[in-house]
Amino acid sequence: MQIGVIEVPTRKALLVQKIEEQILSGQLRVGDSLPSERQLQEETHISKTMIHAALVELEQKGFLEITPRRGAVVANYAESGTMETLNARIRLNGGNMTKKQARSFMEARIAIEGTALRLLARQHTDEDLAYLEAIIARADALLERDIPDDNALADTLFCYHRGICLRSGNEFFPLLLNEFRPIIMGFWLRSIAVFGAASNVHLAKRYLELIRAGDAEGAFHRLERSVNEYLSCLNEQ
Amino acid sequence: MQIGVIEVPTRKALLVQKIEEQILSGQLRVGDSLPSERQLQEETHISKTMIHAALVELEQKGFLEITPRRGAVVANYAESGTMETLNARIRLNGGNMTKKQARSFMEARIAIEGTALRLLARQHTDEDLAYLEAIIARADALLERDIPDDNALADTLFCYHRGICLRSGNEFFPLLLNEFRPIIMGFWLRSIAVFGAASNVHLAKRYLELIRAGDAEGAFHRLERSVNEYLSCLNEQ
DNA sequence: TGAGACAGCTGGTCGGCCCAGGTGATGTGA
DNA sequence: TCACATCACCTGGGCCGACCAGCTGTCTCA
Repeated sequence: MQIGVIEVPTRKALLVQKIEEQILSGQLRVGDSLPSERQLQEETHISKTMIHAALVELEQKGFLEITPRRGAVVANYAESGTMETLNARIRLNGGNMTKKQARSFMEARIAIEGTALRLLARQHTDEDLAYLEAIIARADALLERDIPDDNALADTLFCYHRGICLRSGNEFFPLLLNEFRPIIMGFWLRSIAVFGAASNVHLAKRYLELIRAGDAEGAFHRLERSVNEYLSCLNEQ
Repeated sequence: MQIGVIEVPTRKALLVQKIEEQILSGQLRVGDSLPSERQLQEETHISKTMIHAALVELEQKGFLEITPRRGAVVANYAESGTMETLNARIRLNGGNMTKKQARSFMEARIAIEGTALRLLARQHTDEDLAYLEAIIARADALLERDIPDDNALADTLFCYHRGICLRSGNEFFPLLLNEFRPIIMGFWLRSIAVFGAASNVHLAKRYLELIRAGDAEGAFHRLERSVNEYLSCLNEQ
């Protein structure tokens, strides 16, 4: 067994996590007021500087709404949240998405990556193809190893699909994928576990062929098909 | 002419902006080390606490990578960046997007909001419609005011379109819109300036009609059309 | 020559300062 | 009795200088 690196969390990170848990578990409800920074300081024995920094971080993540000189209330994070908020929710659930989240994720994937696939299939240079081929080569190298490294393969698949977005010419799509990163990594790990490593790499190659052939609709429908396969596989469990 | 609120920037914000500029202008390159917090303290005459807070903020934005007791280096923000990074880049450019960014933004809008429109048109409850109608009513109230408040209207339009994503049933879409928020707000302000306040509210009502009628493709194509109108209008300038 | 101590560096944290603005109790005048 | 002005108190926001713990390169001593 592997233990891996042990990192000491900072007090601030622990406080952020604690409050996140209280919010997500429902102990703190939307609209509830948090104790004042000075009260939290007394409770937790953490300095006001760090308390303040933690609350600001939670506000950026969309969990809190801080009004100067009024206090902090739990925000409606379903409405005001960002991807950070969602990542935190999934992380707290042990990294597992609910069925609805999984379906939402797949819809978003088709919307974003499907558009990128179409764009790239319609218009691409040899350089674009070489860029993607290089990543596929990395995946092939991983397949041939004696000891499988699912994490490395998932990372490579992530880079490949981000590469499609990157090369589609749209400046927003790759950034959106970065925002999703923890979720997408979890998805690929699961996909590798369910369909096998080779099958996933094979599918990646198929996308490249369709892009090279300029078959925008074919690439799009291939993505739709694989998404549906994954979702139906999820429903069986 | 309006002068508007004048806000005194904090030292921390100024420092963040300064470092962002240095990174985006290329004076600080990806991989470069930053001076230590103490060195920055001496240079800038700002306390170490604030220096530290500024660096943490830049790390959250994806510009820096901080390792405890080792220092901070400039991160590869083009690859690892998030929407935050993009927001910062646009803000630094005076809030103006490049043509390519504008086109990318519109593509992303069609991909995400277009999908949400389709979903909502196909499947919606009376409650969904009432939710959107309430926001439209807010917009109407703003239109009837003597003194136009473009910012408030842009905010209402943002809430309306986020509402479409929210009610589409997809958990990801509204979060993505929140991520874009500063960019979208800039877009609506410009759209109000170009097409007028009433025209924008009218268009919002049109979407609601199409949703109510269950005309998924009609709603989608209406969005495509308005996007193309905006882009061609941008090209004329 | 090599192992260990140590000094000097790093980011992380602390507690306290003052500020501006919001809130609610108190007191005052009509 | 009630409306209104006053004021003490509390809030978050920004900032400071000191201290802590841990890494690293150097320097010493066996």
